[in-house]
Amino acid sequence: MKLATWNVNSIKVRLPQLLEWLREAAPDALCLQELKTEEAKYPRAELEAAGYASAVSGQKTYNGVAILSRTPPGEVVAGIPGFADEQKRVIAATVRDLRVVCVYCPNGQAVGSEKYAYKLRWFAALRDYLAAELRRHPRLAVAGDFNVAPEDRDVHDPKAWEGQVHVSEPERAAWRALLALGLKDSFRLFEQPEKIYSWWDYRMLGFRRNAGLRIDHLLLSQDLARACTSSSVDKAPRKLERPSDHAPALVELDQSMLA
DNA sequence: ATGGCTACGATCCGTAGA
Repeated sequence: MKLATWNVNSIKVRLPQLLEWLREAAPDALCLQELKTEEAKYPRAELEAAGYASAVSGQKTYNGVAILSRTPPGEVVAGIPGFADEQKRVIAATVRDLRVVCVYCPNGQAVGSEKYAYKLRWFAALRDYLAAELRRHPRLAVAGDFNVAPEDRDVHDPKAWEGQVHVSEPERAAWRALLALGLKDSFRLFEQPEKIYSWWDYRMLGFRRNAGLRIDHLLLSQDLARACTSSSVDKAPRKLERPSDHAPALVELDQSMLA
């Protein structure tokens, strides 16, 4: 089983690339972030024609998340229960026998800003939510754009980024609090090449210079981590004309090890 | 050089992203 996540930065603009990537990569389920559209304008029919059902939580202009699945997603829950938030950043669904939580974590803008405080509050609420989800669902995957580069090796230029938003110690502590629940960063289950990132700035030839951050992640519960056979980033869509600034990340789970 | 791109929704610039 193949599970993936991709911040598409506008599903309207990226739909042709998304359809092409679904054809090529053929994931069983895909978490999307930054749809930047309301549900009424979500391209549900086109994705159904491509073989994918959708659970969607959208809004105009900003945010918006979806879970695509070859099988109809069940028990759909939008948002973090008990955490009032206008911003559509979270959707959860049951895909086959997996619980999948799709997240678009806040950017945080700048350390010390109001948005940064919101980011940390939001992560605390996410941690509590995932703790409860883990108790209900031993087979839990949390996939999305976390807007945190967990370690310096996830940063192209740690010196330049030191203390900045996405790498600051409180943000990394919020990330580690998720791991402390028993979730594993699937990417680090395996030996990986150096300088693998999932986001590159549109400016300054960021992609060409590989000046990136690894901020898109797939977290797996112990049960799923045991069945995980690979975790990677697919840079190919970032090379296309008019790309998203994020690349898809994906894991493969061995069905027989899940049984 | 603290900018530089891209998307959006409103125009013909401001907000936001990371």
